[in-house]
This record gives sequence, structure tokens and C-alpha cells, in this order.
Amino acid sequence: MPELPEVECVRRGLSRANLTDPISEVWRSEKDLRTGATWRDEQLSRLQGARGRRWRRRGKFLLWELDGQGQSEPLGLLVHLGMTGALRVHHTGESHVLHTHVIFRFGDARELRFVDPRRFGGMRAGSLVELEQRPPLAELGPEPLGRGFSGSVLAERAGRSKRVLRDVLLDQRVVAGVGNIYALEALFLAGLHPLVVADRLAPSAWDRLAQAVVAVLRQGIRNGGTTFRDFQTVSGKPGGNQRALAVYGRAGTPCTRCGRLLRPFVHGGRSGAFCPVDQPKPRARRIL
DNA sequence: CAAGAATCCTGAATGC
DNA sequence: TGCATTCAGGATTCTT
Repeated sequence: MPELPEVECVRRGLSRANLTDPISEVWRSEKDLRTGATWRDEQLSRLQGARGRRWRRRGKFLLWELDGQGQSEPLGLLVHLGMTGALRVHHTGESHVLHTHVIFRFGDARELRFVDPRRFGGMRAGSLVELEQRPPLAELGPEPLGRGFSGSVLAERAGRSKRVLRDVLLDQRVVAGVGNIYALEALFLAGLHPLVVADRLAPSAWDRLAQAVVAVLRQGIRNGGTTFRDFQTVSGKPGGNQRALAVYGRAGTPCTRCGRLLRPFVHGGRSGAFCPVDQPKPRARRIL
């Protein structure tokens, strides 16, 4: 379940790996990865001979910028890790694990492997500019760790919505990179009930929520990401942020702040937890 | 247009 | 012990 902090940790690992030799070979398994308009035509072989320049992140997406051969336009590789996707750097000849679907081999006898058991992840190569300017990247909401993110930005994009706060935070068009774990953590930190309808929030509550989103994401990155089951970094190590989680996966256990038992809920087929004391659901029309 | 549901997938966890 | 069922869930597509 890589969300923004996990993807950012992967990005940093890939940057440190310095994969700048030309790609000598692209290997692809026969299994489909994520299907759908943006992923259908992967064009991975276009990266043959290209040189990696840098790794960027946008929300939960990774974007590898590459220089093509000759005077061709800059190329890009868009990657989404889905639920169980992992990017790992290996030496050529190291044994493969099950569910390895893509391999980029380099001149220096290393290779970048994409492993994804559930195949919710996807990859697509193409013109860098086109990847940037078309969906899904073009439709993403603001970067929560970028300049200009604030409660008023959240309010502007979701303040009239009838959806509940947890679902609003999961909407990548409202804010990019937040998934179920960090949405629930941010709501706890902000003292907001996850099932409050968005259009009831006053500006002060939106401010608190935006600050909480930033705080939990920063903490997640600082702790190397959250590994609940599958997440691993480029070197194969798990993250450490699961120890810092206040509510996700903790339903039925005591609240770290007040000791009351955290309550589970299911909404829209997705589960969550909250503290009935610290995250009350007020009757008031406006929630401050 | 917005909101909710169904869909994709495998492995771990649970139920009987 | 073993088999069947449930759950996990991001983004897209479909339905209401």
C-alpha cells in the first residue's frame, strides 16, 4: 500500500542508486499489469538505449526522466506501484523472485526490476512532455508537501462536497498522494471524525486538516515509510512508520491520546478506525 | 455532474 | 489438517 511517503522513499532510493548507464535491454513478462487507457500501450521498449537522468514523484506516481538516443525528445517512464508493486536494483544474474514483470538492464551489469504480485501497479513509457501533460498526472490535485498547499486549497476543492472527509482525502484530484493509512492518521491528528460530511467544515477545520496531512506525510517519510505487509524500499528493507501509527489497523486497541478503545468503521467498502473521544462527530452545522 | 459500486489481482488471515 | 471464504485496497470504469 505505497502512499506518498513510501513512494518518496522509493524515489530517494532510486536516485541514490545512480542508474545512469544506457538501458541495454528491456524485458517484460507476458502478464498484464494494470489495464486501462493510460497503461494499455506501455511502449517500454522505447527506453532501449536511453539514459536515466532523474527520478521525480507526483502524488503516488514516479516519473523517471530519461534522455533518448541522438536528438530525440526527452523520454519518461511513468510508474505506479499499486498495492504491492516494488522497484528493486539487482546485479544481473541474481535470482528472480516470483511476480517479476519488468526488467531494465544497464551497461554496468545492474538491473532495475519491477515486482508486483497483485499487478495493481502499472508502467508506461513515452514522451516526457506528453506524460506530464496528459492524465493521470495532469488531473492530480496539489502536492501536499509543495508550496501553496493549505486548508483553503482543500476547502476550495472539496468544501462543497457531500462526501465524507476520509473519502475526500483519498481523492487524488483533491490532494495527491494520500491513501487510507495517512488519511486516517491525519484525521486523528486533526481531531476530525472520518465520516463527517465535507461541506460542514469551517475554514479553521480545513486548516487543521491540511496541517495534519502535511505532518503525517512528513513523519512517514522521516520514518522510512509504513510497511504493513508489502512495502519495501529499493534495497528491500521495510519501513518503520508502522510503529508511529495512531489509528490505522488499531481498531479495538486503546487510543494513544486518551486510552479509549478505537472504533472500527467501514465506509464505501474501505475500513478505518477513529477515536470516539478525540474525533467526535458534532451535531453542529459548522465544524470548527 | 456527482457519488457510489464494481472491477482488477494474489496472498495472508480467518472460518468451519 | 484442509478447504473455502474474506479481506486488503488505488485507480478506473460503470451505474445510478
